[in-house]
Amino acid sequence: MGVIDSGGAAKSASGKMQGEKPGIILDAALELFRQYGYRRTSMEDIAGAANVAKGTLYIYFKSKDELFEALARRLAEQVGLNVREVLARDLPFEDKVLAVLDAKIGFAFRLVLSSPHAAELTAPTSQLPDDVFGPVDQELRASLAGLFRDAVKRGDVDLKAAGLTPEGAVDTLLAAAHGAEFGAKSEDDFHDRLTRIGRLTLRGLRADL
Amino acid sequence: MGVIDSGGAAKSASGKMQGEKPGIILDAALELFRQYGYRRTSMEDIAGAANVAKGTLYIYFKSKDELFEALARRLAEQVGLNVREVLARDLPFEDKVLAVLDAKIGFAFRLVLSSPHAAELTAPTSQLPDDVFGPVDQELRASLAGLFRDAVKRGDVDLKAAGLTPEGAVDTLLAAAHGAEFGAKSEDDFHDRLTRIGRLTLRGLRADL
Amino acid sequence: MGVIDSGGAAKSASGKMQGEKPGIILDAALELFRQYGYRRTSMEDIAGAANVAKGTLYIYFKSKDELFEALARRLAEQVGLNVREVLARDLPFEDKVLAVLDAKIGFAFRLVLSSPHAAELTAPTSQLPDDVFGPVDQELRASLAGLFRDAVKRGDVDLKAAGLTPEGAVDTLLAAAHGAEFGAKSEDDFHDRLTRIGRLTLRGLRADL
Amino acid sequence: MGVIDSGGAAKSASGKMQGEKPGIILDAALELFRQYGYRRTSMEDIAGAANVAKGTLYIYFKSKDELFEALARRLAEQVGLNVREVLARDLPFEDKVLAVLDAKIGFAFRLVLSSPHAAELTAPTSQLPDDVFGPVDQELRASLAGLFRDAVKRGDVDLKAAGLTPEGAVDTLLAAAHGAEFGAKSEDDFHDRLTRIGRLTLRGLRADL
DNA sequence: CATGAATGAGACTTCATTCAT
DNA sequence: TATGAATGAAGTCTCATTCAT
Repeated sequence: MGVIDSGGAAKSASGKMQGEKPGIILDAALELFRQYGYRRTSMEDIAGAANVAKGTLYIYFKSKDELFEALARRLAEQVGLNVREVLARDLPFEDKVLAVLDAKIGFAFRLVLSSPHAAELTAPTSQLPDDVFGPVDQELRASLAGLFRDAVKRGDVDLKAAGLTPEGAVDTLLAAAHGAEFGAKSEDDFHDRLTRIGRLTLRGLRADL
Repeated sequence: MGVIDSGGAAKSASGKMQGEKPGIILDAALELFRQYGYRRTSMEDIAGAANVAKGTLYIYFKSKDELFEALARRLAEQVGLNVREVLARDLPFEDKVLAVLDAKIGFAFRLVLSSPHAAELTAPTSQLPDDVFGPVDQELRASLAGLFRDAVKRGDVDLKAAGLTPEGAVDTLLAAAHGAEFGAKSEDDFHDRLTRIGRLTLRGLRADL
Repeated sequence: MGVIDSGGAAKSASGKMQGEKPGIILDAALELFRQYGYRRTSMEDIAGAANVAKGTLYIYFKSKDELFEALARRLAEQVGLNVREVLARDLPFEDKVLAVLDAKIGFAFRLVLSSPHAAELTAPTSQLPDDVFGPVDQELRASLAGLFRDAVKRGDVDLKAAGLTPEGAVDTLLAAAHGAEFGAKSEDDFHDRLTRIGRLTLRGLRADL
Repeated sequence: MGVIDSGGAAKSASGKMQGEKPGIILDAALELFRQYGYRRTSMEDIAGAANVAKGTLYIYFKSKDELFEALARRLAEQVGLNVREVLARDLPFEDKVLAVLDAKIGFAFRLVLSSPHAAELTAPTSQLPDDVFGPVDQELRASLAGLFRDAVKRGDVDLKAAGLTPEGAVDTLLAAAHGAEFGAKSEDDFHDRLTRIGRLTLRGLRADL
């Protein structure tokens, strides 16, 4: 039912598994947050959807905000895995860059941003601590910068003409790519935008023009 | 105090002015929403900041959500004025496009998006009615498309090479430009990003490469 | 529009008449109280229906409760007039008694009790001062007792057999008659009940049985 | 403290008893409603009187109106029990009829109608759903009609002379009896009226006159 | 670990009443 | 007199969190 499952822990004969409760709770929470938004989803709702008592939520998560943070953390982990998997693939430069963008931004879009309550879910209370998405982001940026460096060496890309360092190019590309989320009506719509933005940006960096 | 004043109605000697209350209230609300977010700002807080009684808020706005909508509507109006003003200026193509982007996205950034609670402020309850920002957006897109058509005629821009229509180019450009908001730490940071994204995108559309 | 008009003060050429405002306000209030009940009718509503400003209500009535009391007082006056008019008619005993009951209880029913909010209108805040309906009631009771005395003299009625004084008979008759209000679905229904109750009660007092 | 206790569940040593809370709350509410009326009694007041927190009220009753309805429903149940108990007794016709009237109307009077705020308590917001008192009322009417039929068979009562069916007689009797509530100053006063009205009405139906 | 009844601060909203114009 | 903007006490209801079992 959810966009993504909780990780597929094997179940014992009794159907229960020590330690799977938090995952079940987070699955239920994500589902409800996507449907009703953060504010309109009560702890009671989450408990109900996860088939546990309200008090149980507080055994695993100190507060509603912390539950949300755990959700974000899990998402960040999944994004990290995705990105690493794509980077390991053998793909042409442009395809790989686009695939990486999709692995990060597209994944997040499908899980969270496609919800009508995306805005609220980006961070219900002020900002999420940087250590949630920061590490994944740094890793991603470093990898993309490496791809750009290789492309420059190969002569496919000319950053000098655009007056950018590899890191600057990555930063600009990522920022632009994030713009794909705005006003995307569906996943396909989002994907089209992301591709167009990525292509157009990369085109501005091409050496062969 | 606010990022922008409420319209600058001249005050009479008594310090009162017919019809200025809603503006004062919205100013106070914007200030607080930016500081504490929508949820954490109570109607009581707004009333206090606007130096009126709680009940007074309900004379001008039916509910908290409607107050927020009025705020958004006022912002949209201001954006519309800004954009029109920029379009009327005599500027080179690229400068004008960048100026238009700044007039829209930059203005919104300064007023709302630079807040740590930007996400929540985009739309506290699900989505704002399309009629708030829709008209301004349409107008903006049509104007930009016109600029692109002129540039194509002059031979400055080659959309065919990028496989885009003027509207498609505008859509992609705007989407990419919106990405500047992500992770911008300051207004200058934001402006840099916006410029870099705009330049790089336009570079991908140049005919002279 | 109302069940009863405010007294039919002649209007001057300008359509206004000094001193008619209170009547207009009470008319509007009665109409609204009947429709929405006392609590659900705000002073604002009354002012609007009477085409005056809210503040104007407080010129004529100190408070909402006092406005209600004035309404009750006016109704009591009208009931008094009605009853006196019926008493002055030349009618057979039973017909006259029934007519008197209708003049009092029926009149009130049409004005107030037929409303779905009758319960609330009987006295929105605790009890109305006795001096509102008390005098009318005393007058009515005295008159009815007189009618009974005459009937006893004529030999039409035998109170001794029922063990009642004229006043006791009147009291019982009036109490029973008030029961007609309970669960009456329409004015006709109410009138039928009132008649049946009156007839049956009087039948129990007849000398000729 | 209350006019009637909540059902008298035995308390365990700890003073707690599963499921007794709603009863305690209703007891407290009835007490306050009788003293101050529905409007003037706040949920906070009820909570205080029941020694629970405000939120607890909402665990058992969705809203203030629903709490009131539950109160009415409980009263209706008690009336039903009372009436059935009286009907089961072996009593002469007139005594039984009077006892039934007292079991219904008298009981309600003692619980609610004797309050100075009785009017408001009959139904704070428009009308209570018919299914609250309707069933009890139907049962009562059917039983009384049966009593009348038996009395007619025995020759004690002559409905034909009064032009009434058993149901019509019951309807008229009940309506008249309800009139006893009006202006009753005390329970004794009320009881006297009820008896006089009942006697007089039944007298009008006697066959032996 | 698990439960869910209980809590109570806090939010939004209404509206009778006042008062400067 | 008349107005209606402004007030603020009071009310209903929600819900994150706690804790005895």
